[in-house]
Amino acid sequence: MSQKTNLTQARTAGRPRSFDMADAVNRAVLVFRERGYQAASIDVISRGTGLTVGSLYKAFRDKKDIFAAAFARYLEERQTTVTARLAGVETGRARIATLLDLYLEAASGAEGRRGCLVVASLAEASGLDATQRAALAEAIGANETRLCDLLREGQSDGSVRLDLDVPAAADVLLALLQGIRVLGKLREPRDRIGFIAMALKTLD
Amino acid sequence: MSQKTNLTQARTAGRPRSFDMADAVNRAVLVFRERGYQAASIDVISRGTGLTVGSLYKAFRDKKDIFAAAFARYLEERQTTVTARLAGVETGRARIATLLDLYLEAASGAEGRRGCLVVASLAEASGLDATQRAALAEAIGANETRLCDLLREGQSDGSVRLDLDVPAAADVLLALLQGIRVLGKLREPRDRIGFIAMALKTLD
DNA sequence: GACATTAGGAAATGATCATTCTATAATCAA
DNA sequence: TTGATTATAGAATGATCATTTCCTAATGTC
Repeated sequence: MSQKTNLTQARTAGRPRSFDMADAVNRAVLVFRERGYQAASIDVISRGTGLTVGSLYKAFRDKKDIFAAAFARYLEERQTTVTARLAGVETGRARIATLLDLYLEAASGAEGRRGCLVVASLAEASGLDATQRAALAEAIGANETRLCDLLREGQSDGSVRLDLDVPAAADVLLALLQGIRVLGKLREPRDRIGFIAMALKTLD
Repeated sequence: MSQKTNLTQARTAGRPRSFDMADAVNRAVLVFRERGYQAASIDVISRGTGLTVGSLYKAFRDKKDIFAAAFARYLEERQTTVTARLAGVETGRARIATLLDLYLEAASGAEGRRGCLVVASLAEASGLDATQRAALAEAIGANETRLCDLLREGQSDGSVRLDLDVPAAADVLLALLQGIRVLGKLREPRDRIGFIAMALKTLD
């Protein structure tokens, strides 16, 4: 009986946190999205999250640990958004169109200028360590897999031609999605409708 | 006769440079391509170029000035490469295929991991100043213009359908090219032939 | 209410940052 | 040869970097 099992989540010992951990990570995501890993100094993260430097180092092992949490949170959030958006959409083709639209929207305005954490990490990949690169590679792999799935789904429902080279198409779409986000850092996506129509021609 | 006009280039007054300026800038390009602007410290640039910190500051006003020179050199080099590669190619469509191939090649292996200076700059656009962002915007605009030109050329020679939405197609291709380069930072482009074939379907 | 435990916050630490300074070296003009 | 001029090289400089330390505050337990 000397061991206490942790029923819910927070075993209380010592002074409780005065901030919400999830909120802090969400704010850190914004900082890293805008500046990437290396250019986001602890001081900037401290201001961005509202936590003092001391609190940051109580809550996380080091800067890499903050980044890892932010990265995971970003993927999770993105997954949720994508799932929600694709929910009501019927065909594989329409789902891919929706995905393109989602990216174009995310690449617009302030959100676009803030940027995508995956793209930011990719760009400074040489400066990241093996663990960070592995997480990044996994995220991109998952993205590619999803595209393949959607394409095959389209083949099943007849919205994508059956003899399409699925891996090649997924590769093109993947590059396109990342490209949309890079460009969004500097300029506004132009004609969304026209863009999507053009991109979807690869599926014919 | 107190004024001497400068026939070739180097007016000699004082100790001459012991290094070649063009070489130094070329080497700086490699450093910035790999690390971007902010993460390339003067110390790293010094090692990368082989110049001492003192010599760097004699040759350039400041770090921004080194970057500006490297950026201009990169564009110039790229322009040369593209022009050379497109030289013997007949149709507009074939030229776009060549351009795609060129980017896929540049995104491969060590060259791919080293990355594209335009993409690196785009990714950290928020950290750049107005001058740097303007240069970047101009480079991207030029890229887009070239794509439009190639597409219209294709329409003239019959290799691209006449009712194609040229700006939309150029936008898609632009995003695709940038996407190819971002992904090249981390992973090898897969099937080049298949990729190009797929991308060219947008022109039909 | 004292103790153990953890959080908060600010100041200290030592490394690295961009930039400048200082001393020396190499060239041209007189 | 002397002077003017510019380059080289490495040592300051002061800011900022990630991280640690130290002290105080807040909680649960006994």
